[in-house]
Amino acid sequence: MKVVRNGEARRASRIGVVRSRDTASGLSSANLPVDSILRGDCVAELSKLPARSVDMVFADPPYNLQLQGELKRPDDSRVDAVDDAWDKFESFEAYDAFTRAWLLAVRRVLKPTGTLWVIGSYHNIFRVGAMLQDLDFWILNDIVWRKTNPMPNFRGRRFTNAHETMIWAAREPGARGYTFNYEALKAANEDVQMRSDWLFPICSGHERLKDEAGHKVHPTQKPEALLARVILSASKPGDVVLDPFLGSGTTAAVAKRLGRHFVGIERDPAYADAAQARIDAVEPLPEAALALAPTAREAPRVAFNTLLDRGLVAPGTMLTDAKARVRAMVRADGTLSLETAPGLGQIGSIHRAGAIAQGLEACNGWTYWHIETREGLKPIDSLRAVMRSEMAIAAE
Amino acid sequence: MKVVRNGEARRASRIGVVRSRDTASGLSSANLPVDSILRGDCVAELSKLPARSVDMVFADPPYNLQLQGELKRPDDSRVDAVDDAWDKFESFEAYDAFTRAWLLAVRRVLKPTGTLWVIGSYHNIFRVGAMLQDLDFWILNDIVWRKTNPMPNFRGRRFTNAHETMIWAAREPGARGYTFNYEALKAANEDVQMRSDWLFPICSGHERLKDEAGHKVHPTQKPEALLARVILSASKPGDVVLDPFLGSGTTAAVAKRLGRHFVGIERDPAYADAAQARIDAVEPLPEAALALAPTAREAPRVAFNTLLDRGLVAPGTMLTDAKARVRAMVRADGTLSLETAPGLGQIGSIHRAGAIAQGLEACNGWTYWHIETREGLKPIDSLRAVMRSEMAIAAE
DNA sequence: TCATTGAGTGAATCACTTC
DNA sequence: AGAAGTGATTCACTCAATG
Repeated sequence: MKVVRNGEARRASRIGVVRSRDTASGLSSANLPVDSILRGDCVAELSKLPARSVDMVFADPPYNLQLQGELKRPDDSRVDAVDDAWDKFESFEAYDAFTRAWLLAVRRVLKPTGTLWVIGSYHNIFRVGAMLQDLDFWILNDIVWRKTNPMPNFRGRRFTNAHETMIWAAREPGARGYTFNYEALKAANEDVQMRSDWLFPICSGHERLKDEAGHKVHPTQKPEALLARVILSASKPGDVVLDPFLGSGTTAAVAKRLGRHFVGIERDPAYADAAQARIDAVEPLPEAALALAPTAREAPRVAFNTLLDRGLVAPGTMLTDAKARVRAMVRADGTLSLETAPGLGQIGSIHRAGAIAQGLEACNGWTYWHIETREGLKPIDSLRAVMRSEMAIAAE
Repeated sequence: MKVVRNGEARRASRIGVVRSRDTASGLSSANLPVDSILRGDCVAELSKLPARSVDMVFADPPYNLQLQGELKRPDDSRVDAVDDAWDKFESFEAYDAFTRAWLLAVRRVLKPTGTLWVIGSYHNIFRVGAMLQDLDFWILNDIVWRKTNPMPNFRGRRFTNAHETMIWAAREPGARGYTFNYEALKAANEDVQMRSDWLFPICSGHERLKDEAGHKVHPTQKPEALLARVILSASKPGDVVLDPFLGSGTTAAVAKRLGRHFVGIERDPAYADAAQARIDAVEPLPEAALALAPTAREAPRVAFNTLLDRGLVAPGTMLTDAKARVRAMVRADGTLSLETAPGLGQIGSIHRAGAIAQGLEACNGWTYWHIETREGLKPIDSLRAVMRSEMAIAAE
């Protein structure tokens, strides 16, 4: 494949300044060359980038396949396996050193809230996973990509190798605030939690990049649907997604389509050219198709006493549990006084009082306590909803 | 749990001399105490056994879960997690040293044609896999056990951890003559090759061993169906199957039922007693019955976002009700955004959105929402039918 | 006897903000 | 920085009790 255009010139016009949600906190992505492909070795290129500037990394490193000679199908045709120089390593030690180097470089550019995805097969994923742990990343999940159409095992000596493994990891143990769009994933999955096993076809047909001669441009091009789920799961619109082994550019193309910024690193000029052309052809989806639905977690906090301030609840009102057995009186300061045993006479927040009344450690008072209305007994959470809609109008 | 009988006395009467198919080749299993449980540390016990005498090893080592605090369900009940002393290690280094020791001990007793299975989760399997490679085992497959009924992620902070991983490895690179019952597996799998992803329920109900008080005897008892597929895949009747971490005895019980000899090693007397009682109750199947049971086909469950993943619906597409009055936009993550009142702007699954649009509690989005096609307005359920036929290949 | 309901549970690395 | 307070969060299946 030949280089058909001037990548440098094209790149310069495309580099933008990312509008990062973390700019205010000093984790600036301002010096990050977003929406461009960096041509060069991934460790060298990563070390030029600002620290703590990237929201999510997806990495598809060489698999170190260790094929022992060529493989033929039952009809004696040759299997076009991965035998490229970039997939060759002298030894496991060499592969480990390589893995360690790029993982450390990735950790430096990740924001503290950022997460890393790595995909691999049994040839390399165990080494990658162990190294992640050794380097003090924190594994959140391992995800299995089940292939609907894997290559069969031609010799009949093993099980059909029908899956690959991804590891999703936070920057360090105890990392807080990483992005996981739980509600969106659940809503998209028949309203049940998304599981750790995903089913997708391998990349083929029109999606598979081919050169003029009809040969595949890259031997291990990943399906866009797989990357779409990864990016939709663990990043927000406007985030920066980095791929240190860009290859044919799937990560960048999908990131662009989904309204994320991308940074791609690729050493091979032919791959980089193909990826750039592919990315240029991508049209981002309209914002309305991307915006995340507000979640209960992110809803503005409402203190119970603001309901009293607004006159939605009067001091002296009696609250009860759903079955109207347990009773508590609303005091002027927004605390409750239990009027029934257990806990008779005890005073505390709606949450503490609910916990005491049930003999539990914790309780969500908003859903436990009910109030008598014209339409019958309703959870005080319905008053909070009224409160929140009033706040929303006021904010406009 | 108390020791209820004299294990030593019972064992003596049960130890037999294995009729090994390799006796002629000098790989004698004659001094192997088969069909018995060896009580003690697995490395110590393994070192007493003759070298090159075992056909297959299945190992379920401690996972080193590193659980932090306690976890509660949304209903405030406590999750009974694995907190046993045997699962606690000082560090990754300590776990690696432990792994290295037992793997070396296993390699010594394996015949050159023998294979090893190890099961684990993301907490330990990467370390085990890397160590296998370091010790010059040769990985044949990694197998994913997909659980039909995993424990959910109660806090909604990760993907449901719905699988465990097994590694199947030969004793060394280039090992020849290992057992893989390819034809039987294929025949049992509707005449297509058995894949690397297997679907089984977790062990519960009557199969789960309970003590007198009704508590589970072992926290991590594996399902017999899983072991049956492993043993039927990679051993022959009359072979010796060894389990260095016997626990509740699943490996031995299944091996006995399937006409294999077993050697179990277990350090904990309570576990060993329970396993012995369980094994004693097993009746070997008649030889004619020692074939693989056909694998149950999974009814493919199709989530709406799989239609997007496969390109059958594009983000931004408008869906309507049957009369084209209510409209909703398909978003990139597979949720819908309502474009008409009531519910304008609200986002949810196809089911939630349909319910909101109609002012109902629930709704079957598959039949409510329609899409414009060349043949007119059709329910999105018709697309699901297309999807299901495509997936029939991939489903087990 | 059978259908329905409710409680229980499984290898789990399961918050975030404010004071 | 550490402690305290708020309040968000579950799927498939089994078994016992009830109707």
